[in-house]
This record gives sequence, C-alpha cells and structure tokens, in this order.
Amino acid sequence: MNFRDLEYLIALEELKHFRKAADKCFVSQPTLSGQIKKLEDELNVQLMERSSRKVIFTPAGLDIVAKAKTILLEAKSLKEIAKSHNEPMRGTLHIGLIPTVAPYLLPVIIPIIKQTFPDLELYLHENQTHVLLKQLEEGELDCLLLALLPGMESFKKLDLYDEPLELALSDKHVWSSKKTIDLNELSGEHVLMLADGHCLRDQALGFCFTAGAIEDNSFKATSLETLRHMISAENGLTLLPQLAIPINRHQSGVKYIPFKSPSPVRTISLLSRNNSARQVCFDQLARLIHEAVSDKLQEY
Amino acid sequence: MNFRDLEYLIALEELKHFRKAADKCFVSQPTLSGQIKKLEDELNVQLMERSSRKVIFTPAGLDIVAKAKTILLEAKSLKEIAKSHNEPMRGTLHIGLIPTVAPYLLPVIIPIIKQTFPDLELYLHENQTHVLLKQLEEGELDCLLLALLPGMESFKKLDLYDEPLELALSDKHVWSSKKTIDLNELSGEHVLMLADGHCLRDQALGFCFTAGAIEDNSFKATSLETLRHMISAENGLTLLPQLAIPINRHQSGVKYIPFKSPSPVRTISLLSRNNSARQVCFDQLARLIHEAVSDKLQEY
DNA sequence: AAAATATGATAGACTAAGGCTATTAAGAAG
DNA sequence: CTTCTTAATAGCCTTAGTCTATCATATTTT
Repeated sequence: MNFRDLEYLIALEELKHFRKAADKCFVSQPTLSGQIKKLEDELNVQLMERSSRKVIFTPAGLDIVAKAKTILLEAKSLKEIAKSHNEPMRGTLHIGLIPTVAPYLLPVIIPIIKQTFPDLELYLHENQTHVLLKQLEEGELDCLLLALLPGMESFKKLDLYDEPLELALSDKHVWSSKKTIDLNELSGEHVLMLADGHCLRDQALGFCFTAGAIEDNSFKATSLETLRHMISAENGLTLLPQLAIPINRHQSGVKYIPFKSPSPVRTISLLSRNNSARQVCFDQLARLIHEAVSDKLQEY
Repeated sequence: MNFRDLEYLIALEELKHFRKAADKCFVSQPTLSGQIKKLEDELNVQLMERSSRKVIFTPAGLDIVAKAKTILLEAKSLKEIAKSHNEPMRGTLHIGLIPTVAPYLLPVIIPIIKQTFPDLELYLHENQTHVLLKQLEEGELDCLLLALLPGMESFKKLDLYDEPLELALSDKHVWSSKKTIDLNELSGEHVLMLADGHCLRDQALGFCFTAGAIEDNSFKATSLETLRHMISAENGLTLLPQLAIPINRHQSGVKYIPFKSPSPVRTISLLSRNNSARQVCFDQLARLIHEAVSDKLQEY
C-alpha cells in the first residue's frame, strides 16, 4: 500500500471511471487499473464492481475510500509541519546560560530578540558550565551562552563579545577614588571569589595568580550579587564582569574601577553542537547579541 | 514519501541508532540511511543530527515522528476495515422484494437469517419488479428476491423455490368444497387480478389465458390482501401464491383450492449483478432461504 | 444483424526507486 | 597512535511502477 494508490482510489471513487481517474492522476489507464487491482489483492477485498458501463463501489470500497481520505489529509498535514519548521527563526529554542552571564546579559538581549524574532519561543536554563556542556551534548539544550574556556573545541563556537573585568571595592576602600588601576597593583592583596564550579572563579583566579594576589579563603560566594554585598560589607576586593557593573561605577556602597590595558577579559560565546540543524538560527542570534552588547559596552 | 519511510523514521526515533533501526525494519543500514536522507530532502527539513556517537532529533523531527505515528495507525485501521469486510456474512445488505413476496416470505426467513448471520444488517426495499431491476443495476440495491421473468438474463440468478399458485374463492362459492381443481375448469370464469405492474398479475393472466378464463376488468387490486378481501366480498375467483395461503386453506370467509398437476407455479429467485462482490454472501443466503421455504411449503 | 463506440483488462518493454554488499570517513575510546 | 563504532558513500542488482499497444466485452448505432 502506498499514498499514491490511495490517491488513485479516491480519484476513481470520485469519477467512477478508470480513464478519467487516470487522467486526473496524470497516469495511464492501465497503470491505474493495475494499482487498484494490486490494492485489492493486498487488502484482500473487492473494492468495486467493474463493467464496461459502470463502476460501482462496494461498501468495503466506500469505507476504505473514507479512511484513505483521512490518511491523505494527515500526510498533507505532515508536510505542513515540515514546512513550518523550515523557517529557521521559529519554534522553540532551549538556551543554556551560566549564572555570571544570565542575569546581566538577558535584560539586554531578550527584548531585542522578542522584537526581532517574535516566533521564537525561548526556554532559558541557568547552570554551571560543565552541566550545560553535558546538556548540550545530550540534545537537551540547543545552544549555550557562556564564557569560552579550553575544552570546548568539539563544539561549534560563535564569539559574541569580549567582556572586560573590573575591580569592585567598597567606596570606603583607600583605592576607591582611583580612575583606573593596573592588574599588578593587586599583588599581595586578598581577593574574594565565587564558589567552586563557576568558570568566572577560575578565570579571575588565573588573573589574580598572575598578578600575585591571594584568594581570601574565608568566604566563597555562590553568586555575583552575594559577592557584591560582601565587598560592601567586608571592605574586600573582587573582579566583576562589565555587564554586572552600573554605568556610573558607584552604587550601594560599591565602587568599580576599570583596569589599565591590558585589562583582564573573558570571551562570551554561543556554543552549539557541530552538526546542529539550526546553525542558521544561531548565526542570526549571535549577530543580534553581538550588536546589542557592543552598543551596551560602549556606554562604559 | 512513503509508509515505509515513516516506519524507518519511527524506528530510528525509538532506537536513536541507524543500524539497530535498520535491523528492526529488516533492511540494511545504508538503505535506511538513504531513505531517511531522501525523506529529509523531500520535506526540506533536517529531522535529526547525526554523529558517530549520537542521533539527536530536531524539534521538526519529533513533530514529524508524532504525525507519522498517527498516519501509520490510520493505515493500520484501513487494513482492519478491509479485513472486517472480508467476512462475507457481515455488514449492510440492501435487499429488494416485490410486494407479492415480501409480506409472506419475510416472516419465514427473517428470524432464521437474524439467527444464522447476526452480523448482517438488512435493509428491505419493497417495490415492483422494473423499479427493483433498475435499482439493482445502479448499485442502490445489492440483491433482489422476486419472481423470475424473461428479461432477467443479464443478472446473476439463484433459484430459491418454486411456488405453486392456488385458487382462492369465497367459502360461499359452489366450488368451495372441492379438494382440488384443474386449471382448465377456469375456462369462461371471470378472475380478479392485481393492478398493472405487478408481475404476479402478468403471470396469473398467462395461466388464465391458457385456461380460457377471462379477467374481471371491473376491479384491479393494489395488493394481495385487498384481492383476498374482494374474493370474500364479491364471490370472485383469483390465483394466490402458496405462501400467502393459510395452512388449513380456509380463513376469513375465503377458501383455497390447490390445482391438479400441472399446477401453475412461479419461480422465486435471488437476483444480483453478475459481477457483484458479494456472491459468497448471496450463495449462503440463497441456500438458507431455499431450505427455510422448502420446510414451510412442505406443510401444505 | 453488423459496425462503431466505450471501457476496463492484459502483455511486454522500459525506467527508476529501493535494496544489498563492500568500503570509506569521522569520531570516540583505549 | 591504533582500534572500534557508526553513519555515509559507491556501485551493482532486483523489482515495482509506468507506458504503449492491444484485447475483450458490452452497449449503442446504423
């Protein structure tokens, strides 16, 4: 049995005439005759009576024509589904983000995405890098927005923006009035850090180690916001990414000082599976995010 | 697109593995790969991501798998429908009967048919011969139960029973105490007849003409029951088929006298289109009716 | 009654779709 | 670096589906 056979059958029921039905299906009369016969053999039912004057459908034939019609409708609907999925900026998209990116990046990009791609239905998953990578690999997520680190080479990468880190300190701190600061000045200083597992912790630790700074082991923050409050309360120091910093670099008792060039920086990228079907979608999304964040970072 | 392709796709979604899915479908892995690829090309959507380690379905793929499943279910249901029609003694049957047969034959056969073939749904259509023949030809009726007449050769015929005609007369009539009568005794007698169009009228007229009897033109009955009442009221004569006659041959002021051999007789047959799909059904039905009526006629 | 017409079935050849085996290519794992 | 796994590719073969031409049958016309 065959979609084509069902079409032949339906045409025949409609026209009650082999040659006319064959014409309608753009095949020869013997072809249609043969396929109808084949269908009858396969179903082991006589679908119609033929004579040189009339084609009379049996009850079986009529029942089967009715069912055939619903099948062809379903098949058409399947093609419609395929067509609707053809538009790349449509449908659901599961995006993974790391906690040091999500709360600061999303307010910048979500409104623009919603406006530009209204048919895109976003699901946002906040998790640490290693979890996200696993979920991406398993197909639970479609793409990730995170800081690029070694070990991500097996994924397709689209760079979005380079985000400088700045020094955050209490406005009571002796350095609080500095306009800029050199990374090496941190030498010997105690710096507060995020908890294990946050990639920003590892990156910040790297910069601090190079500069000769020391991690303050008395406290490990579980989020940037906690870290920020600790700076204000404990008169400590830390590194924060620029998007987490208010434009005027002074808020709630915390001051933010940019580093002199070369500033410590992290690269935020869009990661997807190498063979993902939605590269077109990701390309467009990456370009949009790149532009939106460039505009925003320019303000600093 | 193809039912087989959809099966391949569903197996692949279930197993997430080309070779295993191919095994499940009893084809080689390259065959399945190729058909899936063909399906993707045809639908112009990527249905899954392949890597040497994983098969991850796209949202499009999942949607299409879901639809494919419903299509295959419908296809299965179509085959079920075919199968159910395969049983010959099942389903609807439109039977045409003539008015001089229906009221006397049906009480004899309907209970037995219902009991023997409970899955047969009967629709009974009472009409005169020429109407029935047209309806049979057009496919509106499946078979006819009627008196065999010339001009029915183009249909498939199954003889059911030969029904003798008997003489009906008032129990006040001088002949009313006769045990039997010879057809030739009707010579010169006035006989009441059915109205035009009833085949029994033509048959009875034939016998009477041969015997030298004369039609009483003052009255033409529209049914056998009217005719019977007229006999009682007018002291007339007529011929009635045996099934319309009470067993004891005397009821409501009418007596019935069988003819001496050779008795006038009509043949009741089952007619169907030569190429009807339900010959098996008709054969069985005919045999059942033949037996039931033989038993009944034996009682006279 | 014979010829013409209409209509579905059959025969035989051709094409293309679908299938197989063998091999390749690309990742992943040891 | 090699081995293993797994999907893709190449090349060949079989079969299903198609076509044209013709036949068989029934109906209508002459």
